[in-house]
Amino acid sequence: MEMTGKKRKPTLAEIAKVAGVSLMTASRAINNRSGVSPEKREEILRISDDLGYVPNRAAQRLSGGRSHVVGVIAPLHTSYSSELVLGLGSAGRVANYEMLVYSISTSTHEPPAAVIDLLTQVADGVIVVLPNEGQYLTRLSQANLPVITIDEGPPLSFPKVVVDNYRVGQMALEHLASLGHRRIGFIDGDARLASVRDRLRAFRDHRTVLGLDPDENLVAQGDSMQQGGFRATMQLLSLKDRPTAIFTGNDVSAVGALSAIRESGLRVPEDISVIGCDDIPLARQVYPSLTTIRHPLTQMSRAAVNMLIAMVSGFAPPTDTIVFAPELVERESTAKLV
Amino acid sequence: MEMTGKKRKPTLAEIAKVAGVSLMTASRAINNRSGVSPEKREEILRISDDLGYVPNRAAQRLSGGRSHVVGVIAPLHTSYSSELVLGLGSAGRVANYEMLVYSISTSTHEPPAAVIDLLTQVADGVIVVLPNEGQYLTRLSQANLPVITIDEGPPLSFPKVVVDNYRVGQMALEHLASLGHRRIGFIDGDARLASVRDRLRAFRDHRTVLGLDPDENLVAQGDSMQQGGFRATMQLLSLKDRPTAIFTGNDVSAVGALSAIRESGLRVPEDISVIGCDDIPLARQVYPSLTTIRHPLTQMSRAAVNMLIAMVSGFAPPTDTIVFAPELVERESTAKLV
DNA sequence: TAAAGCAACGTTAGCGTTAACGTTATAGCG
DNA sequence: CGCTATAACGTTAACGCTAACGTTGCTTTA
Repeated sequence: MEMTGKKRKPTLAEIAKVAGVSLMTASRAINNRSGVSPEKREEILRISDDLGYVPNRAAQRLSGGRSHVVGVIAPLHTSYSSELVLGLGSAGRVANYEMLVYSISTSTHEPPAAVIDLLTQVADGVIVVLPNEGQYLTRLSQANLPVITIDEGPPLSFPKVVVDNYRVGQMALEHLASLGHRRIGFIDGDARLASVRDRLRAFRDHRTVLGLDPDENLVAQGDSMQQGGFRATMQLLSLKDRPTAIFTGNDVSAVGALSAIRESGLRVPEDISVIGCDDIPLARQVYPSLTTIRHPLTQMSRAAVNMLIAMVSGFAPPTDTIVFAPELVERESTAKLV
Repeated sequence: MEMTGKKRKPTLAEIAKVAGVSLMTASRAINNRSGVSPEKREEILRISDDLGYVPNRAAQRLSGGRSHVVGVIAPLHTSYSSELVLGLGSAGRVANYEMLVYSISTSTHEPPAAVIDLLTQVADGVIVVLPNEGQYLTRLSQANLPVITIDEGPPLSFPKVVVDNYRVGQMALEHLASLGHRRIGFIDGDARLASVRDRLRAFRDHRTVLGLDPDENLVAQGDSMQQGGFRATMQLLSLKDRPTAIFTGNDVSAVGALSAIRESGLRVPEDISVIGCDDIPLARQVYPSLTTIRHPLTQMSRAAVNMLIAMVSGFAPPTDTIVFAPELVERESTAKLV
């Protein structure tokens, strides 16, 4: 019912004229607002469909309406946030919202003011994925439109959707302990991220709770990337009394750990168990596939979108923070200590 | 000279009022058009700066002007295109254009019509990175705004920026041949991509030219991903007379090849040389680091942006296709045949 | 039965910007 | 000196849409 090779897109006025109604009646019908009789509404919708009508977002927004566009700011070079952005996209589409993404390239990069301005002009709201520090958050907060973040950011008090990262650490440790491991290594990530700090804190706390070896040499510094995981693992393996299991700050580091272990002539999970967290797609693809603590990314992005849309519609968010529980995914990289 | 905690952004009218000139004079001054005396222009610019004026893109576009936004459609889950998008971002920023990205998730996924419409409304032009088949390209071509692609797409005749992929295959093969290799394996990628087909063609052609072993068993099917590279390599290694070098369709496959070789108890490059292509960041990070055929991504994205901006400004593109030459990057994964 | 309520519409006035055209002053020329 | 070309402005009318308010006709209620 469209896709006739027409050049110019029809405007609302043309729809209205064809339907023999006023501009506003057409507007109301198309935006699903009250004040139109069911029959007229249906006819208007049919005509709009026939003519391939597409609302002009710029005009919508300009006249004070909603554009039905959500801006997303995310570091797209990590598959964790890529997954999240994908989820946001599909969640948004269900609610008749489209996502426009600005990609921040490195952990220190921040979007230029022009982008923020652009986003605040074209979008009804903004979702910031894995926010880092930066001027742009201030600018966003001044822009007078709803903003929420996924994962904790600098303390700027946007409503947020997060994972209970303390629980992530706890679950990983409990899993390994239940398999009989007593000497467990931890590979730390970028300490600027609250999530990373929480996991380390949980690791230390529950090491005590579970009666595991509290040796601080078992905590090695990674960088949340493959290379850092590799090096940190090498360091752990070089200990006189090396760990029988390793918990890494994220899956990417875990993959680095896998290759380090393999290169050291050891086997996973026979000689050493490895558990990651995040459950990015890569976790399933590597050999051996990774046991990991999954973040429910799909649900998180759905929650974020719904929360934002509610705010766009004028409702105050019910909670400032929505916390999601992580989930253990057992695969091949962990096994009982022999 | 801005960033005063103001809530509402000033409009052009306010600038004009403060400067004591008409709306149009302010518009002309700010858009760097003729018809304003140098002194007035300077004063208007100063005032606009003082007040933190930001043009309203929606209004600009609505009134038929340019929004200075470029839409990008790209599969962001591959680091190849991520890199490209990064490059587009910085190239655009230099020219005072900002990029807004729509991420396509899989090779079969295509952006919904609503996104295309949105992009065509907010953007002055669109760059499609690694275009796949799909309705959306048709819809884009009907939208009456400049579109260019990076890498070859379905034959829809958008102007494009490409790499000479035939030359890529040639260079890889010549490099390996110069190191003394005679039995060289090839790991094919997704045959729907023209680039992949070109490389295979070059492989076959130059195998003959260089007098190498033309055994067709040396061509194994991958999938442009790590797993496919792994499996294809395993297949090559299982040949009675296994290759002494492997050329993979991209770097990701090469990484899969590396682990396959390692797992087979062989060493790179002592036992087998591996050469990839693309030169994604990962290529430098793996061990051993990958010799590869680099695509000049930065230059390519710069060219794409410039080409698009020229088209936006009303110039026909000088050429339909800008071809970039690849470049050999020698690292650790290739060595002389002993 | 008259007043009031309400659903279903229509009209008007912008939103912030630029294209197109109109106006004014100044300079240049024979 | 009168005429015109030109630079430097100003005015007006859109662009496509929606909020706010009017209007109409019908139903409800005291």
